[in-house]
Parts: sequence; structure tokens; C-alpha cells
Amino acid sequence: MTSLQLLRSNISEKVPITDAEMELISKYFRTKSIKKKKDFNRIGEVCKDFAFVCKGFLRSYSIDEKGVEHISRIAFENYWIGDLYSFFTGEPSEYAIEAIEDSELFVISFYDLDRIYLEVPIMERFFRKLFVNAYVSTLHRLNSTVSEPVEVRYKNLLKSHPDLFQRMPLNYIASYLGMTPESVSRIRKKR
Amino acid sequence: MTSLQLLRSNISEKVPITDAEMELISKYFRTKSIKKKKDFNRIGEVCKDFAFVCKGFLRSYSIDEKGVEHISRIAFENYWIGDLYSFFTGEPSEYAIEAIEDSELFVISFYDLDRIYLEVPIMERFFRKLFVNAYVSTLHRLNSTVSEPVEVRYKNLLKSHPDLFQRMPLNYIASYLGMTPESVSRIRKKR
DNA sequence: CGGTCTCTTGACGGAGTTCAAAGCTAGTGG
DNA sequence: CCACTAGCTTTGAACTCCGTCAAGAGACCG
Repeated sequence: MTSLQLLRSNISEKVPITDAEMELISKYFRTKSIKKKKDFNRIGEVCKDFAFVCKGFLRSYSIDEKGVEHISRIAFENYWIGDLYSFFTGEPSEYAIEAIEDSELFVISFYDLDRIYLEVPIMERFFRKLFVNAYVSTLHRLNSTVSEPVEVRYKNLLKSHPDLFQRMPLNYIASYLGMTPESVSRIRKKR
Repeated sequence: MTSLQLLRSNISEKVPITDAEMELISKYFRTKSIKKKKDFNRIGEVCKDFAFVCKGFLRSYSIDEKGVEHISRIAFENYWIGDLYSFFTGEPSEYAIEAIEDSELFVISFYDLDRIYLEVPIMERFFRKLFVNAYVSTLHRLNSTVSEPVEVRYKNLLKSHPDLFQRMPLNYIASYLGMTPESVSRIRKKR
């Protein structure tokens, strides 16, 4: 499956899309490669592009007052990533986005996205659905963070995203789950 | 300001809207009154309507395995509320939505919302923006929950929403912040 | 290889929860 | 309009989960 086919299938999951529309859309996306450990976005910079992950694996994280990183999002192939707040408002981003593995992206700028909305109105619906999903899953994560002990959170993640554990170091998993690497290690020890 | 004017101004914050469009839109909204302590939505039921709060004050909460409530969202006048997951998928809701004060709502069903999109396409953009905002602020809350101690979280909420503290009992504030009422009481005691 | 990064393990401490009891407040009905 | 009750809030004491700190083992890469 080519990157474009992957993008198309991702869109088709939420809205119907024709060949002609895909043609129009694809003109506005640029490809971008990010090497492992390199940044797609830095803290303090405006997040100029919103990205679809064709290949690879990225994380988005913020840094608190004590200098500790907190991973807020993880994006595999077939996921979207970007700092939406910065992207839509033009304010400097509070999140860094970094490739965990060498990654291939389709990226789109704010202005080009606006043109897509004009030329292919159904895309407005697509992104609406995408953002609802992001909102719903984040609310779920928030809920589980305040109501479930570390062990339950770890096991639920393991159940829902076993693939994650093969590709991401333990300290990232800990950070994503809002706990320490030591806690993850101890949970893991008990079988 | 009438309820309809409030709705209009809420929409205008995000997208331009004409008199004619408002006319079309308003036909699809129904008014609904919810008395204090009464439910707008119950756990296990499909959330059939999405609501704009004209007057009053509601909370959305889930209940964990131990039977403890966790407030996931609070909506005043000029806010929107509903279980978006259930609303869009038709699955039973895991959240209850209850009026904290007597409330007046404008509600819209899933099907009528679809009609609005057809008749007033700009509304698709409106809701896209609404959901991006909801997503961004929830991510922010998640971040603060894992990185900041209870006292900081309490004070930040007090700073950003002082009005909340006049209208909502302390145990709800605690639940919304992901801590116990005792903790809130103790934080409050220190001046 | 040598050095850096990742992971494990142990001991300790503390932030925040749990449990319990009592004071306070507000709503209700007689 | 007052008395009563239920819910809200405070306070104290004990506990516990999980984070912190530290040290060492293993793994990976230049």
C-alpha cells in the first residue's frame, strides 16, 4: 500500500471520497521525512503543519516546570499528529513532537487545509470526526488516570495496544501512562 | 439577551453567520428544561441530543467499578454538553449528565444536526472548531493531572474559573479536579 | 570495547487517600 | 416559622500507593 492509498483509506473510514477529490486533496499534502530522535515540532515554535503518519512512529510531549517530560500523544502509521492548538491559533506550541522511529509523513499547512475545505467540503466533516475521536479518547484517558491505579492502566494499555510495547521504550510508556518507569518495571515483573 | 441571541453569539465566535442561516438553524433546535438534580442523560442510555446551555449549569460524570463518581465535564451558560461518543456512534453512554442548577437548554438530535450541515454548511466548520477546543482543553487537563500536585491544580482552577466556586459544591470541584473533598478542604484552609 | 541509555531492584519517604466523627448549612414539611 | 434531616464541609489520625533516590546490571551504538 502506498502512502497515498493509506491516506485515502484513512479518510474513507470516516467520509466517502471520490478519485477526483483525492486528486485535489493530494496536491496540498507534502511529504516529509523525520529521522529517529529528530523533531517535527519544537516547544516555543508555531506548529505550522498537521501531519498524517504514513510510516514510523512519533510522540508528542510537554515539559513541566521541573523539567520532566510528559508524553501526551503517540502516533503510529495511519494516525494524525500535530499541536492543534498552535496549528489553529498560530500561538507558539507547548508541545514537542519527535520521531521515535524514522518516519514518513504527509503534512499540510493551515492555509492549504483551508483550501482543501473550499475545494473538497466533505473534508471539513472528516476533520470534525477526527477531532471528536481525539477528544473522546483523551477524555477516556483522563478518566482512567484519575480513577484507576497504575497497574490497571498499564494492563489496559497492554490489551488495547500490544504493538506499542514492542516499539516504544519503557520510560515512554510510563510517561504516556502518567507514572514512573520504576512503577512500570515493577508491574511488569509480576508476570 | 434571549437564548437564541446567546446561541447566535456563541456561533459567531467561531464562524460568520447570517440572519437567514440562523433562521434555518433555529428550526432544528428544541428547548428543554432540566430541573436541579434531574438527568439530561443517564448511564446506559444512548445520548440522543447534544445541548447548548442557555441558562443554568450541568455536570457530566462517569461511575467507576468502586461506585465512585468522576466528573468529566462542567457546562455553564454558553457552553455545549453531551456525550459525543454515544451521540455520534449510537452506543449506550458511559456518562451521566445532570443539572446542578435548574437549566434551560437548546438541544439538537443527531439527525437534525445532519440536516443543519446540509442546509448550513458553515456549521460543519463551527462544530469542528468546537471539538478541537474541547480536545485541546481536555489534553491540557490530562497534562496538569499527571504533572501538578493537587494544590496547584486547585489554584489554577480557582484562577481560571472563580465563578465555579460560587455555584458548585466542594465535592464536585474535588471530583472534577481528580482529588478527594478532604484534600480540597485542606487546601482551602491554608488561606 | 567504553560510554550512554535503558531497565531492574531495593529502601525510604511523603503526598494524598481512607476512614471516622462531628459541626455546619440549607431545604422541607408540619 | 421553626424543627428536623440530609447533605455538605471540616478536622484528625492512620495508612498506602507510588514516587524519589540510588546503585547496579544489561543492552546498544559509535
